[in-house]
Amino acid sequence: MKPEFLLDNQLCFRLYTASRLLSQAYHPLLSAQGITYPQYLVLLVLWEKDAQPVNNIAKRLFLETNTVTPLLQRMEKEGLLTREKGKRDGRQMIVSLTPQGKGLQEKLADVPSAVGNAVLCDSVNPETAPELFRTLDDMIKKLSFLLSL
Amino acid sequence: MKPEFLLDNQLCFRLYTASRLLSQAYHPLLSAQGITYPQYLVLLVLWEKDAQPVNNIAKRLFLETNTVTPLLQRMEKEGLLTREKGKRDGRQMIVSLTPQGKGLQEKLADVPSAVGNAVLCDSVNPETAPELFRTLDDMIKKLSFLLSL
DNA sequence: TTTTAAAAAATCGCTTGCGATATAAAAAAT
DNA sequence: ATTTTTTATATCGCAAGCGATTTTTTAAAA
Repeated sequence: MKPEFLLDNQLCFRLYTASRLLSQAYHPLLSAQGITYPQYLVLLVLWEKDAQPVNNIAKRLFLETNTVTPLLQRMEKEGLLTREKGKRDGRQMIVSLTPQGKGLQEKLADVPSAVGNAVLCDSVNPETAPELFRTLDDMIKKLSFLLSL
Repeated sequence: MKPEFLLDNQLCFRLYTASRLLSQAYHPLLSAQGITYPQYLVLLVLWEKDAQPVNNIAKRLFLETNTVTPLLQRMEKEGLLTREKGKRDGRQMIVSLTPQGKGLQEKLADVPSAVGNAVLCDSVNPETAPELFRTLDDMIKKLSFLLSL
């Protein structure tokens, strides 16, 4: 067996697993407010800057519009945001938070620290996080270039 | 805006993005052989040790049987593996590779190195990988305990 | 032995992720 | 001004992923 074929030598499998498990750690906190993790990401984007076109949101999350559009449609149906045709550019759909969507920020105030505590361990802590962030950012940058995103 | 709410301060978002983009880098190589990334993971598990019950495969991949069962059923339909009731324990389904499933190992021989090159950058290289592996493993261990998997 | 509890798979329903394609509007080219 | 190209969204189809539940079989308890 070639060592590169061993599951335990695979970077991608580790990222895939870490990502999934960390999302699962978010689950009880988010579902208590009726949202999912990807929906939480959309909220983070819109809390930073409201009233953005679909494309901006998609680019910020490194997702395609065919993923984001249905996601936004579901959130609209839940009353978290509105989508209206752009006035300057009729092709765009401008996504804006409703008061309810904005209000979730307070209700989710404890989520970051709660999840932060969930991953705290020898290798991941406030001391080592910057290094890990740089590594992942570097990788994401390389890949997004390679995939021409 | 609380800094923990900034997308750029989120570990989970980085992992989520890195994982997705790296999977996308696998895509052309795997789809050329008619398989997906999760199916590739199943093959890795079975190449290491053939004829395993569903539960073993699921545990090895940190997935639930409700994800793995349909995945295996699709792979069975593609002729990559067989599923047969366990003789010792009638509850188990023993999953075994077909010659075609085994044969894919040669056809996918270049995948690990190709993907490896795709992520090579200042922060991710043979020098720094062990450190990154330890960090992710530590995190996965902590999370799988926390989620009682 | 009979009942009860635990374990292994599978099924159901829903959201996400994404390749491929379609539609509509704006921008560029002729 | 008309045609062509590009851009922004949306739609479609299918494979995951996962919470919740169900079915089947084994193991444990009474």
